[in-house]
Amino acid sequence: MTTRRVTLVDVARLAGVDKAIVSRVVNADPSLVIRPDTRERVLEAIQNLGYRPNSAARSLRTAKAGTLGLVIPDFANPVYAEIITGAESAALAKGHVLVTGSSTGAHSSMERYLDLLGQGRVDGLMLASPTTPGEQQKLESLGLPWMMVNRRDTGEHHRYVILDDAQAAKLAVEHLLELGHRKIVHVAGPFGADTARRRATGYRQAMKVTDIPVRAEDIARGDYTPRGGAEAMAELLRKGPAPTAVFVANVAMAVGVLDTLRRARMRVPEDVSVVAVHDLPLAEHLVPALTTVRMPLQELGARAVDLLLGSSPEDEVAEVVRTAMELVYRESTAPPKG
Amino acid sequence: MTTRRVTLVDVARLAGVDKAIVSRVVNADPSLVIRPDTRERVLEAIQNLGYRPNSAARSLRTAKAGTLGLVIPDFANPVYAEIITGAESAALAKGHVLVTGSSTGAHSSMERYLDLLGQGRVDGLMLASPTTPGEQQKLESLGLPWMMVNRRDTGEHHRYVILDDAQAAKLAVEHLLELGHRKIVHVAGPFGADTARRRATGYRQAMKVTDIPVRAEDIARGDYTPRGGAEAMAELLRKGPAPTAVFVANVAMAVGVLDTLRRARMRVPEDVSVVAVHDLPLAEHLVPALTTVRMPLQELGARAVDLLLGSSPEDEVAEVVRTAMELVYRESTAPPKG
DNA sequence: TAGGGTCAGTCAAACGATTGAACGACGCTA
DNA sequence: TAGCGTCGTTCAATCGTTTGACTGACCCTA
Repeated sequence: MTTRRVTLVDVARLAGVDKAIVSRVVNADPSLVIRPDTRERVLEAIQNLGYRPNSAARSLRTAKAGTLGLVIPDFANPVYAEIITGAESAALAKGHVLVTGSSTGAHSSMERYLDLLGQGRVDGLMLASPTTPGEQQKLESLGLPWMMVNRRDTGEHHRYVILDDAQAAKLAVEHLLELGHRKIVHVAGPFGADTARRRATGYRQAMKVTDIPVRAEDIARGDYTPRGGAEAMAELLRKGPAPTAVFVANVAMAVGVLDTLRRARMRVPEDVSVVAVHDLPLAEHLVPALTTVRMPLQELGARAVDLLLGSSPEDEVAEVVRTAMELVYRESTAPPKG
Repeated sequence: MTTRRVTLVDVARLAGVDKAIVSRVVNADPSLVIRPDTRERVLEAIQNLGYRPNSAARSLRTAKAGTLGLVIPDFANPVYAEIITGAESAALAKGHVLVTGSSTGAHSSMERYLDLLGQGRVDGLMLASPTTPGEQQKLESLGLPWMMVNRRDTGEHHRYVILDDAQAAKLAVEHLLELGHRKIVHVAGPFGADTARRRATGYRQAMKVTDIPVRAEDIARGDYTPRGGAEAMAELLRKGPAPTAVFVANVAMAVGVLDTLRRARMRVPEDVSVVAVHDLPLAEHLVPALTTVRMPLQELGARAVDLLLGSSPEDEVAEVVRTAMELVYRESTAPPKG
């Protein structure tokens, strides 16, 4: 009952030619010289038998898998959803399939993932997950092209694509400054996150061009979650005089920041303005609708794919994607009172 | 400079044995009889050379890819994020890698995806995307085991896993009834969505056990997006006397429903209670925090994998996952006024 | 001491596609 | 009519593993 799968040989037999011909027809080999009627017969046979090339055999022979891997921390984080979408579409455009894995699940440590991928299953690996030195070493030992996405690597051989997070922070802070804010605090991301550090740097830089000093108590760290944001905001309120504006390192924390402000009976934007990084769909539907900095996350994913495919593993790659960054002005920011 | 990749033969040579031995050691072949010191030599050689089995060769020989495919409409939808997470972890637990593709991108129609996957790249395919009859036929012609996830298939050969959406609707409506609501309307999902129909059915059933009639104007359809929810809610307000409670078919539409109610100056939950399906992380951070019905989305994904691997392609599979469904009572529901 | 039974391995044929090299037929030219 | 080039096609090695069949050494037992 199980119809054996159709191979090149079957097609060749039906078309009355050698399988080499069929292979070259399938792959549109430019060196192939063939009579039109022969080609016709071959195509017909392919059609009739419903032949589909076996990718395992092809991969084995060509040592190319036609697949790229992408490891992210968590599917539930919409930031990565955007990156995946961009990467997938770029991969497909180049005839590759994208395998996306998350590294946080019970069964899916990075290392286990690397093992499962084994050799010859992917042609390259993109990592958007935090990576331990051990893992990075294992990664290098695979002999695969790899690329860090949205974070810089820690080794001495650099291969990464990131966004201009400092610039994003500047856009946000400058927006607040233009509105007339002077007392601007920052809810930063976790120390371990590369993006968080760059956004904090951008905040400091933007403040530096003004004459407004930034003191240690103007910055509080959260862990990029709503709860973390809520706690960081509470800390800021406790420590200093009430700010008139907050720059939040990501939207998830901004959600918590809004919670804390609501509890403290501070109105947004009348009493405090809030602006955050990443224009996720969610931002528009918060109350009040959140002013954000839109970042080219899809482009980031796409660029990672292009760089991965377009460079040899030894090349140094250190690119900053700068396209299409802009401030999206919504309801959570306004001029300060008085 | 390019170090050739390490194969079984290299390991065998270093260990001074035949490659067959190495293969059986690697795969823990139970029929293998081997001296402890030989095994030791082999393992050492593997270690020293950093051998990793080539999965293309392995797939070719065994006609198993060790990979499962999952096609979803959109990575940005958190409902699918949950399904992916569950599926991935189940797949990994069974030694498989999960390839997740979205079918909405510019380059990624279902058909193109199926072509790219070719033969021998995945051992089975799970579809959470809406599927046209043409696509379903193509799917069947692949000779791969497949499974519809969270939607029923349209062919005569059934293979699907779904959730008990009618029951979810009942839980929601019963919650409202218990609070004392009588005038309960429903913002339903799009007609084409199987889940939407089942939730609407559940709503009707739950209302039927009471003596409260459900009229046509008590139901409005949206497209599962915030905007769709906003418009559907506006329609309900226009058409009938103001309801005291709304059951919304998903959280995305609930976001829009809240917007519309806010614009209409109706307070939630004082004037109107709102409850929606799916306890996504977002629900907790809306204002007011949304009462929801938690659905076992991860289990759904995991079960899909188990069924896919544990059934032959000809089997009929029609399973409803019923675990762990519960009402999550937050701030958006309360007894009606007066 | 012939024969049988482990034990510990080796041999070699697949799996299906790719690809450089070889080959026969034909037409041309000298 | 020998020689050569071109056209259209076939040949066969190869990619790295898996796995059933086979073998040689050794020990026991009759």
